[in-house]
Amino acid sequence: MATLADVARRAGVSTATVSRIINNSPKPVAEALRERVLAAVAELQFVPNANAQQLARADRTAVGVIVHDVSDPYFAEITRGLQRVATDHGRLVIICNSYRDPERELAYVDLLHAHQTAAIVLAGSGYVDAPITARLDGKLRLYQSTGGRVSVIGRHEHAGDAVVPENEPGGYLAGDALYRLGHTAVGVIAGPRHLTTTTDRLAGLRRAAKEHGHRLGAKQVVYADFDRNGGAAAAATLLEQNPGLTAIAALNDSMAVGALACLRERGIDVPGQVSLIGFDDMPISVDVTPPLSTVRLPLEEIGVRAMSLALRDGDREGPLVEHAAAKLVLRGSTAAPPAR
Amino acid sequence: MATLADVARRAGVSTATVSRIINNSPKPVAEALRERVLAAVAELQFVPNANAQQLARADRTAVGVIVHDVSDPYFAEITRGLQRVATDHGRLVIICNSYRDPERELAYVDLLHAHQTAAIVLAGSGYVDAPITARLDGKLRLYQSTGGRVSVIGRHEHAGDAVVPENEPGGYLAGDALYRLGHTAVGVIAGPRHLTTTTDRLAGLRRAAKEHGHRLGAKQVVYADFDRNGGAAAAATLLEQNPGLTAIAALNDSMAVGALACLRERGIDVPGQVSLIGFDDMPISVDVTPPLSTVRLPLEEIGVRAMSLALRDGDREGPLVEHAAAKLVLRGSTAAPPAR
DNA sequence: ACCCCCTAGGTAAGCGCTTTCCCGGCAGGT
DNA sequence: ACCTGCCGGGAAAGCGCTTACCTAGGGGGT
Repeated sequence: MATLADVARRAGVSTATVSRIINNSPKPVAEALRERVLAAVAELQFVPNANAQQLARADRTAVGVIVHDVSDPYFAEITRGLQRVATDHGRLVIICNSYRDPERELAYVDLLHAHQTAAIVLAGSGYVDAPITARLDGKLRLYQSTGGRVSVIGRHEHAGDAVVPENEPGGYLAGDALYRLGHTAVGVIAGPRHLTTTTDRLAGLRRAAKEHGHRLGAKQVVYADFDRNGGAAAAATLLEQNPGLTAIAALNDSMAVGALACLRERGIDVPGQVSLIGFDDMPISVDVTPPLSTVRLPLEEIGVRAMSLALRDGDREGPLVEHAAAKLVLRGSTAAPPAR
Repeated sequence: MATLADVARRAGVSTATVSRIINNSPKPVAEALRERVLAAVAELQFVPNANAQQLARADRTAVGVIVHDVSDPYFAEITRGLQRVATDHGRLVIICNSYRDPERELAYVDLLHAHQTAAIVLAGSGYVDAPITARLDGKLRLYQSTGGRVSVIGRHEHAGDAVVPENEPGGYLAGDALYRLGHTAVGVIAGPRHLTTTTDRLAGLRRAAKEHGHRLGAKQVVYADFDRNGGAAAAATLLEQNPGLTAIAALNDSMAVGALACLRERGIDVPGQVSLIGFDDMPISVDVTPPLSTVRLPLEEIGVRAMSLALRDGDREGPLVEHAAAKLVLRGSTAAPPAR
């Protein structure tokens, strides 16, 4: 592998000169030399070693992103926003999938720290477990103390900036919509128990229930894993446990789509017999039949904002917290409960 | 930031010893010392600088992945496979989105090269433009000559290993299915012209047409961009340009879903009046109404294999090329053309 | 009791680059 | 003609780590 020194030797100059030229540093260099060096660079196909550069410069260029799973549409959309901003700033993005495993997330924070990334964006990280949260927070603070920037998507309970999606209000919106339509027997397909996304959205739903004079019993809430098949299975359980069920709220659209499939399979008309509402407003939600009513979260925008926070040259005027509003989107999967 | 030297000083040992301990090198170290050092590491919250480590060790750990767009379900699924294998091997993955822009792709190859990644996996890179392909190939070869491994998903026209999805045969499968059902007026929603994925799939379709005594005229092929809305627009154009159309083949499922929406909007029954077939078998394809007939490609598996190739400690017994078979999946969106 | 060898730990030379400092030479001012 | 000041370029000291090589003891063998 050609090194800077090789180029210097070839061009008959010092390494300092070569370095200045390839980084076009402010220091002026005679045109003739510059050309000779550039020629040598081309001949030797010199590609500077980024590790050495970073070490010598002590600067940080890449930014790390930790998400649950890029292939999940929810995170895919957030990631798209993150990437766009990073690219605009000329930053390399390192994406890490934690697969919702707190330990892996912890390990990735260390890894990104070790690799001297300029910033870490934590997407969808919100664990109910307090010790985990504390450990995560500790690592993030350490990272910050070495000059790294931290930006979190989700609850603001960590060091660093945050953009928080309004999960609780969103849950309320979904519940309120259902109760307003006249439903009284509603079931909930929740996400994984250990995620605050789940608990927050559920809390909103409970608040709506309470406000309308109802409550969500244990049998009315089934926990799943935020993906389609889990949603289908949960819908089946819900139907079984609650004979008079007229509405289902799924805590994300993937599960809602699964539920829809389950309902269709059993010949249950949506929304004629059972209403269904999702959460997130994934691109697919509009393409299923009936199109899914849901609570929209501006996912890509959330990504954009989170990365912007991570990249701001914040002279520490304290962490910034932004909110991303949830919005009710009524489509064809919700209606009044059947008369009887 | 605490450095190795700080830890050494704190523990009253040399940096060599600390290094040996934190890397638990084979060289034996007295238990007392080890503990003292580990204590110092903990107190100082020492996180080794990965750049310095890589520089000193001259080893390569991370692997780079260049895809068109992780948030596109097609690549999301491939990426999932890639990630899984990389993680199993304890490798950090750097994901780069080229957004189908060859120049960006070129730039990323340089970047990953500079960062001393152990391997580069190029997913979905296949450009029709020869100069581009040549430049890409040049860069990849250079990278390889410095010890990097290259694995490509797509046509095998580059240096390195490859897993090639059977795009042409897949296109044939789709076309053959339609013609066998008795369709004669079929329209095609193609992808971007500059991608070989498009040209290959289209070639398969043309071969099927020819074999059945038909041919695809210029008006029967509309180019779009591989995403939903492009598919919808293309379907509209197709309908307009071909009054007697009874079948549409979309070169991927996203566009097929868009086409489906367009058809529904115009009150055209699928498959009663127009049959529709997609490509890829995305997870959503089963959830639209009617469920989409398509040509399945084992995307996640392709990712798994590509990463396995990239990570094999290939003692250069020449590049390996694997094929991934396309398989016809008939669901509800295809039927015989309406009698008249 | 002596020698040898093995072992635990240290010394220091890099890895490939950046950047500070320094130096030689040239032009311009007096 | 001499001095000053400036400018292009080089020497070399790191950046934070790894590792080949070396050294000082201590234990065992005779």
